[in-house]
Amino acid sequence: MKLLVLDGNSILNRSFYGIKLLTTKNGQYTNAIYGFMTTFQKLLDESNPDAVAVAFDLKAPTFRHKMYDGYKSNRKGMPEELAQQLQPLKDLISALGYKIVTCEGYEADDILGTLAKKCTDEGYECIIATGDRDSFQLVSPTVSVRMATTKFGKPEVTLYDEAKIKEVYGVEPKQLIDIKAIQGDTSDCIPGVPGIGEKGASDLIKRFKNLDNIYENLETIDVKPGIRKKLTEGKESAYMSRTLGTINTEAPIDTDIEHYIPKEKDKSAVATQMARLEFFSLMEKWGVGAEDIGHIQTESEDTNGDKTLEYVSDFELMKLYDELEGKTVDFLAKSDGADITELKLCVDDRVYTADNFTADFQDFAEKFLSNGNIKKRTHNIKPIFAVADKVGFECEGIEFDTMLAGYLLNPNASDYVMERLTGEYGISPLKTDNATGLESFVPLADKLAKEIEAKEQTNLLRDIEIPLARVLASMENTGFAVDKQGIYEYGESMNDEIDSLRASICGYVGYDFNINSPKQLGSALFEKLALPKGKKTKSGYSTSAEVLEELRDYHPVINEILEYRTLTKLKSTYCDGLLKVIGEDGRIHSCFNQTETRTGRISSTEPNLQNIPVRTERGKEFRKFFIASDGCRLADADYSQIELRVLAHIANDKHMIEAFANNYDIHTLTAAKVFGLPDEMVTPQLRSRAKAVNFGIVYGIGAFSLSKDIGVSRKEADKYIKDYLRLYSGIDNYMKNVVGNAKNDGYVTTMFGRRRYLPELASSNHNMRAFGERVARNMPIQGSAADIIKIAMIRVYNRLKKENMKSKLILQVHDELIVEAPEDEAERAAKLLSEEMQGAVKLSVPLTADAGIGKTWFEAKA
DNA sequence: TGACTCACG
DNA sequence: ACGTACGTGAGTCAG
Repeated sequence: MKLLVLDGNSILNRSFYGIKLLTTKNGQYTNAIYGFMTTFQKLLDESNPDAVAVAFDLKAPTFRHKMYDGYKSNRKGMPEELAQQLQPLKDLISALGYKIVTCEGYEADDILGTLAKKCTDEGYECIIATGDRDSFQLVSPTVSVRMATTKFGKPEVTLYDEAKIKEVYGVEPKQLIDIKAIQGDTSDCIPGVPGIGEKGASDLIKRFKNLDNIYENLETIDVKPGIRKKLTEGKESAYMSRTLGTINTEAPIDTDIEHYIPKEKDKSAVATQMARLEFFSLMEKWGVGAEDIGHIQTESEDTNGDKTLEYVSDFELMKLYDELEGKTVDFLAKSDGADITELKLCVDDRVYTADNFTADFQDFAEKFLSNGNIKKRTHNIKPIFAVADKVGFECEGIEFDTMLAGYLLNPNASDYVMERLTGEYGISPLKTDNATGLESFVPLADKLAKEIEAKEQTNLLRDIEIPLARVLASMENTGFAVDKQGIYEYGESMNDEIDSLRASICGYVGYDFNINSPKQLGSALFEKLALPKGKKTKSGYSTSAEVLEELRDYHPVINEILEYRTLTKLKSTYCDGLLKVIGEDGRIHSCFNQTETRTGRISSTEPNLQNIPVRTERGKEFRKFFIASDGCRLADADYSQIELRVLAHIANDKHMIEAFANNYDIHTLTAAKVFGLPDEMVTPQLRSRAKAVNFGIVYGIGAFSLSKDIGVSRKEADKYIKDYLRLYSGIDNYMKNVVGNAKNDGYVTTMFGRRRYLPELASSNHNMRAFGERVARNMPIQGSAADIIKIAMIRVYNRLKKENMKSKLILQVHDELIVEAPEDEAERAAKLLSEEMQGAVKLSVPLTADAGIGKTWFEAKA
């Protein structure tokens, strides 16, 4: 018989501090539970016990309940983020069939000790798993301790048996009690002998075996007079400490080891609880799957899992097509990028599968997808729009997309693949021997549609995200033409310059080193050249541009390093990077991701075309290599101050609305008002400070950061902000309200109902909470602006199509749109572009977007 | 893989 | 007393 005893609190604690905070979409913290479970599993694998006990402390329940508040309920000495993980963990352990042991008036350690002793008495082996060293005193030939730690998020277990204890501490396990009796332990309130610490205590016990021996021979043993004196004065304290430090082995608990043999796990409960914690990767490891979730849903019994699907294998495609008219069809499709290669359909609870080998398949796929009278639901529509765009038909009637719906319901999730969504929403796949994925899809779509409806996001999904997917697909297909030769040559010219800079820098320093390595650069600057050190990072000195900027005057090498940095960065990211991704058609086809950002913006990858340089002269050059193809021009328009305009609108701020209505320069006006000057007295410097304040407000601002940004004292920055908020009192109000509401609701929304949940607001950590508050202030602004340009993109796309123009939308950069237009359409396209952008929504301030035309991106940017 | 740095809005 | 602006993606180094 072999018993594994876990010190629950200790392992939970270790996990909590060893793994970065994780939360579910509802804001339930899960990192400690996750860590505990992975550690637990490792322990089971390694020790293969016959019986298992999980011990927990039973502190007096000092919960300060505030039900429905969600943010309080705290236990003394335990951060809220950890406290709220305790009960779910216990539930999970029980559901897995393991016994939890607690004992009024005794600590977890005493439970470990009692069970270890019982095992010893019975001749059983006992393995203690804990994160504290206190239990080492229990180690014996049949009792071992496994120290559980969490490093880099991974559980690690170290075995401590008698030999290991001797090796590490040089004493027998029992003697550890006596060491501690002398040394004391502040965290456990054990005083020990004042004045003698770790080294002294260990040395005394190594030499004189135990406490009794020391005190019996106190006058004769060979120690320094000071130590003898301390020992004499601390005798009472030492013996008391020994009692305190000795683990009790007589706790009144169930010591019948047979009772700790694990019971059969309650699969349904385990699966449900893990799904609730969003531990999808753990489910498999603990032998449960989504299919076990069954009916223990929190909501009323709905259609989940109650449908029986009929699989139709003998059918004729074109006949099926006729039957689909007017129906709603759920489908999943596969494509090879050029064509649809497989379709799975579900209509009226009947499932049909067809692929490229089926007669008339392409014809069917095209007719099915292009018939708007067939309403369709699917998962991830963009690739289908892309195929339709390539092949040359319209894909119509798309009513619902579970991927986009999942994103709208919770933009914090890691991904929106079906497997994760079905897990998250507790969908049990229908029992079937003909699994196609469609069985999960149908109830998932039903469930998400309900949720979208309940959160009033139907319009956002149907009128913005789904149509946008079509636009993005077209943009990806079209791509952006580039001057490959130009990029290459520019890269070569940079190389020459980089080489001479490198030589010069290494000359200054005195030896060759890798300037790109922050570590090597740090030691060159701060050790070899002994320049004053600025900020530190976790792994050494910071060598950021900000720090180097400060050092400019100290050494001529600094300028060259900054120059070198800039050049190598530009070269590798934009020359080498872009050259790698130019297609055979001489164009760059970036990927636009619609479910990536937490604010609703789109992102661009492979390559990222949303961060092509523009702020510096050197960087800007790259925009000359982004060109219109032969016979074409680029039309480029960007919104002027869209975020501040959105803010003026949302906050309904009288002064800011008036400023935009009169088309004032908002930064100059802000400067004039905040600094109390007439407009004409506003210097460029004051305007730029006001601009920084305007930006800061949008980002959620702090006086410290503002002062750093514009180089004034913190006090002065603070005054700017105060004056600003006095001037724009509507904004002051908005900022207060939006945070208050977010704390109530747990989320913030944009003008169009996009949501972002903010579990950070419930954190007990000041910084986390402050972060949540800034996000609460920023997201509705950034997100609404994102909504607006998405609407504009759809309008531009549709209008170009309606007017039968050949021009194509090819890029979006958050507040900027680029259209590639045949020369004879260019003027029209530019006009259309700015019209559709300006008309995208009606705000209480005008929206303006000016368009420019040029042969390159550089030229076209107005 | 994470940390750092830096490109954009 | 604390640490410091929102949102991204990519290249590089080093463990």
